[in-house]
Amino acid sequence: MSRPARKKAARKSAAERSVEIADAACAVALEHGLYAVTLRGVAAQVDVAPALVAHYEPNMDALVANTFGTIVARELAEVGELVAERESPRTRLALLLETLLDGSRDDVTLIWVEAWALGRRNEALAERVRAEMDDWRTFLQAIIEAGIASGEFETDDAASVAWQVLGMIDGLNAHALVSWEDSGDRGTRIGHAVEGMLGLHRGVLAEP
Amino acid sequence: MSRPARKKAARKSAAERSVEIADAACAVALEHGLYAVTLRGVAAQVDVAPALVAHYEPNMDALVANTFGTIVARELAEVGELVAERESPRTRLALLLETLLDGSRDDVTLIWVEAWALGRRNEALAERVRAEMDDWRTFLQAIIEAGIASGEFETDDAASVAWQVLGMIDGLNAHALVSWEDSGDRGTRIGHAVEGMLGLHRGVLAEP
DNA sequence: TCTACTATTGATCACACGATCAATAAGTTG
DNA sequence: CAACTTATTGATCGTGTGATCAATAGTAGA
Repeated sequence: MSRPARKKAARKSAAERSVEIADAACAVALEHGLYAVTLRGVAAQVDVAPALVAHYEPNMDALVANTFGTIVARELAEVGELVAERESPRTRLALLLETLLDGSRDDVTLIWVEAWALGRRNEALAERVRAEMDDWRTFLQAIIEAGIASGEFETDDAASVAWQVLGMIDGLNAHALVSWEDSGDRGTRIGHAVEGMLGLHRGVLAEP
Repeated sequence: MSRPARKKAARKSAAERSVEIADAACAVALEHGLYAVTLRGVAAQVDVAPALVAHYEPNMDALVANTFGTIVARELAEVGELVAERESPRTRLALLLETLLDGSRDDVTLIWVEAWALGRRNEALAERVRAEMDDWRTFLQAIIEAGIASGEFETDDAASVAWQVLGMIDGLNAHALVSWEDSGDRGTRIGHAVEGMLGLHRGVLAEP
């Protein structure tokens, strides 16, 4: 599978190699987690000398932080695009919960969990984590406020509700990361929880 | 603060030293996280040679797993004792949410988050994590089932609700671990979420 | 074609990790 | 007091980490 003996790396432009390394870091992170994003790990992914990775990155903390940010921002963009197709805030929220809790993004969940832990040693990462969490909160808050404006939702603090819904999602996904056995039915009852926070009648969120 | 030069360690019985090392591992974990539970880290805490820690533990994976288990089981015992004072399942549940979300146990939250991440490399830890999560679920499930029996709660799957409530709690706490700014109001609206899952009227959970 | 530039590398350093082992010294027992 | 047991240690090994630097080789421009 792997090539234990690497002969030579094709010479590429700095810009090209730079994005190649960033992409490789993302690939390594999604495959083996943020902890595997090391000088040697990324270098092996690109099939290049470890020193080259160090040459293109100021330090590994920065690469890890940027890798986290890239992966998470991409996820937000994807989910945002997906959800935008729905008409009402209610159906958008329902689709958001469904797609984030169906287990199809467990690799990104691992990234989140590791980032929370790693953020205590990597200040650049911690800052990035806070920024991305805020982007997610803003995104969800907009949906909720639209629902308030249309009279579908009822709450006096959309920001706080958005914050808590995201916490619930991440917590459920993190749990599923470890004990995969009960992971099948996550997302079924969270609808009721969100309905409770938004003053909706029971089961409304699941209706088409 | 620290003693850079250690002269000699008082000779103690094997049993005594063994618990001393286990306690030190817990102290290190609560102070600096599970990642700081290393041969040298624990040895420094006990003020003893690193080799002695290795002498008393089969390997570090086991010590980390046991340290996690000890801390989390102790937390469950404490919370269980606290909550048992309340009369009804509803007030027990309300107190449970309050005490787990008031930020007084952030050190344990860090342990949980790190355990989820570390569990992918440490199989003994992963097993312990699943066991402790199951203990928590069983504990909360008993409260919910008592509420169903008394007619206060309404749900057709207490185990699943217990699972999801714990997920919500852990997720909110994990978020607070990173962006402490908004951590003040966590726990205020989660009541509404739980009310939604248990068929309660809005605000009932917060009533005395 | 010759030269200047620069992408790439091998070698190496300092550090922290887990782990092992022979040697030592503090108790304990006879 | 001697012999034995064992808690404790220093030294050491192998591995993995981030980081630096002089040397090399491929490329583009004069």
